[in-house]
Amino acid sequence: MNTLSYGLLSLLTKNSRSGYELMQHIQPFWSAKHSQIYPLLAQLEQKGHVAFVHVPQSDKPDKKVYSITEQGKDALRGWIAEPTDEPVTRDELSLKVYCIGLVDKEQARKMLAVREVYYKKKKERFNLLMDKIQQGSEKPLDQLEIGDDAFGMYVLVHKATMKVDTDLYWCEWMKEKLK
Amino acid sequence: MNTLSYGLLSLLTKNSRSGYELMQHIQPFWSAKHSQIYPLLAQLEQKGHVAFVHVPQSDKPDKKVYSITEQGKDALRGWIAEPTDEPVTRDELSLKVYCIGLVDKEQARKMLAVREVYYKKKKERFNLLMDKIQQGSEKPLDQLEIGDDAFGMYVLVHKATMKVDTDLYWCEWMKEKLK
DNA sequence: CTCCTTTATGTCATTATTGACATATAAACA
DNA sequence: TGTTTATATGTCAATAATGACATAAAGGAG
Repeated sequence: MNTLSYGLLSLLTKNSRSGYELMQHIQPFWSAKHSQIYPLLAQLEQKGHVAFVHVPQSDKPDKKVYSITEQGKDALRGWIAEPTDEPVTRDELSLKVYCIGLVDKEQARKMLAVREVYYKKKKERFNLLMDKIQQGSEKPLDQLEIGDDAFGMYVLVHKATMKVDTDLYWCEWMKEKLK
Repeated sequence: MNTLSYGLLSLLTKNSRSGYELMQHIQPFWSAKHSQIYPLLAQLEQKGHVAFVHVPQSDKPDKKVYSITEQGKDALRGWIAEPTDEPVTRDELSLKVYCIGLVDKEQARKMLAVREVYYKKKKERFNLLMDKIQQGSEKPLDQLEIGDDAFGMYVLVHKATMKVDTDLYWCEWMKEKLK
């Protein structure tokens, strides 16, 4: 079973969700398209790690809502105990920046400006996410502990916010360099 | 032509390198194995974007040293002008942290400790890289400008250093949370 | 003298991921 | 009324990336 499969199981420990919802919620932490997720859910279902029910909706198309089974939780615990793969990052921008001397300052500034907009939008999304976590929690977020349901999500969004702040700081620094 | 191919061309704008060296030098910014790089280099050679010479070595096995051609540089400039793909990050740890409540504090701490060691080693490597860039530069690094040969590498390693510092800061923060 | 590691290049099967195609419901908009 | 957007699920071909296999030269450790 691949990493994304375990990632889907991870999400399902908190809420039962449809494939579409899983796709939306896993995006910030593991980019994947629906064309990858639907087949994996079918696999997980065949193995008995998840189960689903058809949920009719009046305002939207019907959906299949998946839940994790006890067997799925066992598989998850086994996976967490195993050694963790190193993170993989692939950023086309870094390859372009490496040979940025090939183009003029103006083009370089534009390239960086596009990325800055991307980071700002991302930061905005993480801020909204953090608000949503706070709304669903009785405790103030900085008092959450490992046993609390929202703990994992909180510390991850905190990490993501720290990262995007660093990225934005670098953008500012680069603007100075390209003045 | 895929992004990695352009990445290889990017590296070759600064130095002529063998496939093995390219693999080592592109790693910090785009993870790729030799089994992906060698076929791409053959492709690039067929298209006339790079050329190579056999270089015999006495202390090590002989190698093929690739250089970028004028045609390759033109291709690179075209690629830089195109819209840049958004960065892709896949970190198995984040998926595990999401459902960290499934395991006890001790196991969680161990998992994070392994990652912290990874970040520290990475930071050490970037420090060495920065030293090496300084050694090859006449100017102090903070005075480098877009026209300077080492500029791209310098700003990238600076970004990477900022990122790994943020990651290490998060690890410290997590240690407090898991006390 | 043998084993291990690093350097060095390559192929190939498998897996992971994307992008295109396909279909359908419902709301919003013009 | 027709168009677009978001929701929702799915398949399949093509591409990207990895892991295993293969070979070889040179140096160092034991």
